[in-house]
Amino acid sequence: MPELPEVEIVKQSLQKNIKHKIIKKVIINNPNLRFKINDSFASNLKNKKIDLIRRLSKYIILGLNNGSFVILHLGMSGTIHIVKKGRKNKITNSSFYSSPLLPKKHNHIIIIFDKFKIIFNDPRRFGFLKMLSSKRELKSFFSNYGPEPFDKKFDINYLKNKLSKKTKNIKNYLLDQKFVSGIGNIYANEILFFCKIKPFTQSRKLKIDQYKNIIFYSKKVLTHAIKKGGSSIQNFKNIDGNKGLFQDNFKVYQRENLKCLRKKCSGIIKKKMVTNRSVFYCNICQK
DNA sequence: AAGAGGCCCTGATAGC
DNA sequence: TGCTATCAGGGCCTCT
Repeated sequence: MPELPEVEIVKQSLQKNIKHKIIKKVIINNPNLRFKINDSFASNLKNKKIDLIRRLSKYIILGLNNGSFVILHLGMSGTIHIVKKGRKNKITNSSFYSSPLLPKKHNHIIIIFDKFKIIFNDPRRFGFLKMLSSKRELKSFFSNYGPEPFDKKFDINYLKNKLSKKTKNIKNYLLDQKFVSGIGNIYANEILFFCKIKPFTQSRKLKIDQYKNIIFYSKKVLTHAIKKGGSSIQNFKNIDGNKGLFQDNFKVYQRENLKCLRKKCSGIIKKKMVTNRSVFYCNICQK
């Protein structure tokens, strides 16, 4: 599910709902995520106030009032659900909370606040939560990550320095979080369509104009996706259970064998597997 | 040292 | 209906 736009949407909902709230209790239903959650995770969170919520790359960062941080990654299939206390006349003793949207399986972590709880659900378990005890640890965790597409640092010189001698194809670079952080498979494909660049192109063969396009369309595609509430493939939903709409704007992703949507282009969208990832591109206008 | 590939895990879907 | 195979939006580790 989650690339930068989807994580941004989740972050925005969290900001609305849990900022300045105090964690009453944490229940570890199933500690097996990408990294095993230990019991101290729950006790460390208890009674802490959430002072800060931000997003960096595909991570959500929660800043706590004792100076520590929780970082959260949704992996491939992670979702966060908010379950509000039902109206009084609906509450029964045994089901204090209820929500028809809540999945029954794979609810790994439950964080309980005064008037609601949030649930981290992740069938494929590629996601994780991790406690970092200081700003220094936080900084060190992200030290290997490249700039986001929106970052001023992501400019022509940066691309030139990183790419001009590399044989690796440009699509794999867009997926490489050390090069640019926040882009995943969907948006890498979409961005290269707008740039009219074939995904297999060796990075060293790109021209300055193509650098410019990569910078411009990376921002543009991601901004547009955020405005549309992210993309909902299979199961992405924001924490209130609503779907994003950007999938309706896909130009190449999941459009195998369909006509190219560029005006006056007679191309057909092709799909290939590269490094175990599907690549979608127009066989005519992407060169 | 860069780059390709395998792998962690479950679920949805397609094909027989 | 039920089996098996294939594919998923990520990222780390290992091997060449």
